[in-house]
Amino acid sequence: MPELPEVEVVRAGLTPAVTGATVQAVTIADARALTRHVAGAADFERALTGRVLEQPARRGKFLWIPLGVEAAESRPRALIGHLGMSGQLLLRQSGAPEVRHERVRLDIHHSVHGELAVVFVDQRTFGSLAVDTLVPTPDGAAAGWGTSRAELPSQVAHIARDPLDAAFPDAAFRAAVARKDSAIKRVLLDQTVISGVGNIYADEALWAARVHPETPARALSTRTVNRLLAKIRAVMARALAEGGTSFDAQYVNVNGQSGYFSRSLNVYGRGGAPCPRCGTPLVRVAFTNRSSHFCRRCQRRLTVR
DNA sequence: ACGGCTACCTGTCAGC
DNA sequence: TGCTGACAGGTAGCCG
Repeated sequence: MPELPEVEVVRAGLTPAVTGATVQAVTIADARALTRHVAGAADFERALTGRVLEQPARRGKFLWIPLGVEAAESRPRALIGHLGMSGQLLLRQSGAPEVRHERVRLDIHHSVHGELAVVFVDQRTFGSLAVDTLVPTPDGAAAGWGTSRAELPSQVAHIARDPLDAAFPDAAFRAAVARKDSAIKRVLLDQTVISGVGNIYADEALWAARVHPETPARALSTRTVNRLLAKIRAVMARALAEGGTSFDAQYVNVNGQSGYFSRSLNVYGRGGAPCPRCGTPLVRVAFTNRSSHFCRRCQRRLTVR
């Protein structure tokens, strides 16, 4: 469940169940789910077993759960997760049967909720978990949603703040856009410029802001960039309120339930259908091994002045 | 710096 | 029915 709203649904769902819980056991069904943990599966299991989990945090599409401090460790650590294209984190009762594509399971004990299982499921195995050290945020502000601490996993250090983050630097984003010759859609998908935006929300926000996805970023006026940023926030906030986007059982919350935002999509996946604003048939064009959906009439391509 | 391509995987669907 | 190719929400890296 890739993009920011879907990941946030997971973070929020995990929070009450894992905050303050202790990891009782780690079961690795498929070590490919640990590619981000360079020290290997056995080390991953050792690093987590017996540890206390703190409140889950998120920046963009990355999730992390800080581990309670242990005296012997010089640096605080966290369990980090990225869901890739098809990852799910499910909360189950302890002892729940193994599910299809289950990769990793954490059996946890929570003082209020008792014995639970956090199950990482991932069909395509592009997602992964790891234990990583926390490093200070360069700007000194809280690292993301769900945390007041100004530290984030080292593997997330290169990821920009996301547009729902209170500390997202609007001015720096405008400046970065003004510097780039790349197509604006490519810039929106660049997680080092703005994080959390993926193919769906990029297409939706560009349509809402009436910006052609192939417009060179620096051709956009400041006013247009501001409008685009506002639309990104609006579309993500609405998706979040509807529990995220899902087209099938693949993209679900921690209870395995799907969100409803796919019913609200204006352009994504709707090539050939009429533009909801002007009725012109929407187009779908190939773009970096994926697709862009937009309206040729409402979204005019600009050139650099 | 940029665009294009590849790799990493499994599954579904349309067309023949 | 079975094969083939296109396509799917992500990230990272290489090359020209």
